[in-house]
Amino acid sequence: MEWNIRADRPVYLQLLEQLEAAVASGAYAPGERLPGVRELAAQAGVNPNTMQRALAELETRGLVRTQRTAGRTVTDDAQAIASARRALAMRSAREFLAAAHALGLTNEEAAELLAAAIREE
Amino acid sequence: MEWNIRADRPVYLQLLEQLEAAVASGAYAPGERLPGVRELAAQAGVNPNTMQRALAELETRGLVRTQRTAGRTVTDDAQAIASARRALAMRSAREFLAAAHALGLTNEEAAELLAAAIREE
DNA sequence: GTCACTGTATTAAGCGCTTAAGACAATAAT
DNA sequence: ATTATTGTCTTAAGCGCTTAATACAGTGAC
Repeated sequence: MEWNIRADRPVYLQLLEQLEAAVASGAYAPGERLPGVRELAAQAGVNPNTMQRALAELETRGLVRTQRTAGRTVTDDAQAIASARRALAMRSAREFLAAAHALGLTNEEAAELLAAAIREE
Repeated sequence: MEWNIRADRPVYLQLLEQLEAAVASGAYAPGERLPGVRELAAQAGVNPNTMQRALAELETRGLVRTQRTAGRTVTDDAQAIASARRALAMRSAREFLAAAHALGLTNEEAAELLAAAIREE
């Protein structure tokens, strides 16, 4: 999986968000075993403690479960994953809308702006 | 102006962003005098030093200018403001699109999601 | 000329995040 | 049975952000 860490926010929060997205999108399939803490930390280029913190938080979201010595696996609950996916997507949409409003854009202008962003890809 | 500060990101960055949006949207009009550092800090509920830091950064964006002892005023350059508004709006759109993609959504699904968010307002 | 207000600078302290290095118990693999 | 791997925990250090409390020079109003 690809990691993208910036310096302007706590690293463990960014790791958490990206892990959430990876599970919610199915990049890590339901029931699939996750790489270990040390392996994930090496991938992301962060300290294992920081990744451990992100994974511990992820667990409170109910998206993964831990078997003490056998690693972590993505939950089997496809319903929970789908629900998380919807919630995360909706939050992003609302954040975009709020940013657009703060800039004085109307809903129509926000929609058109998104269309423009898609066109420019 | 309304301030919205959360605990999960550096305060001065949030202040900077909200000041940028206020100027870009015209909430503070071109040429208008801004409240003083202490006043703005009181409004936002932060330390004057933190607000000062945000304002100093804002200045590097070219949206305000400082007259040492006569306070700060929004730039007269309407072009620069319009340009900043476009750039900020576009960035938000791109961020939303990236988040949607990370969740496995297509462009069409992202657009529909935004429409749903607008409907739910 | 005095006074209040402006942006700016300084020092100190506290806190959270991150890294580093290492240790432990439980378990799977051999 | 031994070995390697698992998640977890601990201690220490460093760094940036934030607050607090002042202080200063320049300027406009009176």
